[in-house]
This record gives sequence, structure tokens and C-alpha cells, in this order.
Amino acid sequence: MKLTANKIAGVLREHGYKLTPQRHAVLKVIAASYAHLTPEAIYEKVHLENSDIGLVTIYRTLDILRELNLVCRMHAPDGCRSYMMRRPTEHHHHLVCSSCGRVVDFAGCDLVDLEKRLARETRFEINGHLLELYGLCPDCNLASR
Amino acid sequence: MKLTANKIAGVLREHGYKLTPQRHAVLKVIAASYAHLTPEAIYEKVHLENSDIGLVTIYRTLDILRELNLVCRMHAPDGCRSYMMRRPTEHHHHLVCSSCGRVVDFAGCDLVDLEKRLARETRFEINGHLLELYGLCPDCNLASR
DNA sequence: CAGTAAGTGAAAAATATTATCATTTGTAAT
DNA sequence: ATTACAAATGATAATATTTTTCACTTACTG
Repeated sequence: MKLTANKIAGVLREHGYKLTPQRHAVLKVIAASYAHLTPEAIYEKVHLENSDIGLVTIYRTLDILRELNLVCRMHAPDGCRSYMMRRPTEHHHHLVCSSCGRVVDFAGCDLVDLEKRLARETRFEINGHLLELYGLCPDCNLASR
Repeated sequence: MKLTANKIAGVLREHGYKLTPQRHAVLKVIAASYAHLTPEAIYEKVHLENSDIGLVTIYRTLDILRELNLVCRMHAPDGCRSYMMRRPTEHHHHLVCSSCGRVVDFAGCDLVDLEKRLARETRFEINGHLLELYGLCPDCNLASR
């Protein structure tokens, strides 16, 4: 898949956000990676090309991108501070490599039966879920032998 | 279910941890609640009865309790800073009320088929998952009409 | 009941995130 | 092109959260 940063830049405009070089740089970095990145990590990568950008701008940009559903936040058992491109816009989940951080998206979590069962048993009105799978990607798996 | 704080205190001892009044107080508060509580919230509740306990001790105690698998951390879409009693010791998940924070545990997430499918498609070696369901508990649901 | 390793509180440090504000800049209307 | 202006930025400070340090205290063993 090609970099979609430019296409996404259009979405920013549609929603009344200006397209600044800083935002472009952040988008480029996130779009170029298939792993999850912390704000700090994004900051460092952005700095390699564009050294006069502040960490604060990274945070601000991430807020907007999240609002526009352009990025996802990654949930790990011990924290949830990293972000990645939201490649499929629809409902989906992540399969994350615990070693290198690579993320594969997938749809079809199929929790409908489970949710029905629990709604019946608990009388809760269920309206959302969080699901992340963890494992080792083929590369890291090989490397660890 | 009765307070299990005393029984659990024994587990601390078994693992070489001393049973201090502070730890007892923290355990009592967590065991008494069926919602998820942040360290700060636990601190405040503990203070009502035992005002000379520091926030640091709450953090230290939570670390130990987590190490011993006595508490679970709650993952919410926008943060994961709260803890609750681990009622079933086995693998389980949470159904959380977004309004009052009440938590119901459940087992039988049955993601085996999904994991098999993904393992085949991605060649990942899958070894864990994070699943939390959100909704409204019967009480909050009624109250919101 | 004494010795000791473990635990504690207070304060400081480290980390992470958000707010403030003077200055700059992207964009749309001239 | 130029201009006007709201929006965005960087620097700094403020806030929030968690961890570290250390002198003192205490639960537990024998």
C-alpha cells in the first residue's frame, strides 16, 4: 500500500483544519510505519527531517487525527500511549507483535454471540468492545530460535 | 460474595510479603468495591479510615497485588489507570458500565477460532489477547431514560 | 523480646501531558 | 499578488502521574 498521507491531508482540509508542514510531517511518519509509535517516537522521527517542530505539536496533531478517525490508539497490557495509522476506516482490531511492534489489522472479530449471551445474563446494554491480540510476527518468531 | 481481603492477606504472606496495616487497608478497599478504582481513588477511600497512609504506598501495594495476580487493571479506550479485584483467578474478561464503572467478570471469550484463522493468515504466533466489553448496567440504563 | 530485613512516609525526581501566550502562517477574500 | 484574520506554532510553564531516594519504623523470625 502506498503512502496515503496526501489523500489524508485532504480530509484535514475538509474538516476546516489547515494543512501545515508540521502536520504533513507527522502524517508522513505515521503513514510510513506499520508499527505503533508513541508521541515521543513520532517526535524523534519527525525531527530527522524537520528539526524545528515541537513535541507539543505532535500531541496536538494526534488529537486532531484521532478526532478525525485517522489514527488508532494501541492498547497494550501495560499502557496505551502509542498510535498508528487507521488503515481500514471501518471497525477493526489489531494483531500486534510484542517484539517489534508491527501491527496487522483485521476485521471480523465476531463477538456478537458473546455479546448476546452476556446481555442476556447480565442485563447490560452492551455497546462497544476493545480487542487486541498479541503475538510474535513471523520474522521475530524466527529470530528468537 | 464476602470480603476476601483476609484470605488474600494469606497469599501475601505465602510470597514473603509482610502484612502491614497499610496493605490490609488497600486490600479492604479494593475488595469492597465492584467497580474499577484509580490509585488516586483508592488513596482517598483508604484515607477515610486511615489518614496516615501515603499515595506512594498505594502504588507500591498495587504493584505487588498485580504481581501476585490479585488485582486486574482495567483498560478503557482513553486510558488504563484503574484497578479492581481479580475475582476469578482464571483467564477472564470484564464487562464494564461506562456510567458507574461497575464491573462484571466473565469467562468463555472463545477467541480460539479467530486466533486460528489469524495465525493461518498472518503466520503470527498468537499468545495473548486483551478484551474488554463496555455498556450500561441495568441501573444506569434505567436512570438514563 | 531482640535483631533484621522489609516496609513506610515525605520529599524530590522523572515522566507524560496540557495550558498559556506572543508570534507566525495557511487560507480565502479581495 | 496582497491583505486580513483565524488558526497554528514553539517555548515555557503548569499540571498530572508515577518512580526513586533515604532516613526512620515495624512486622516477623527465632
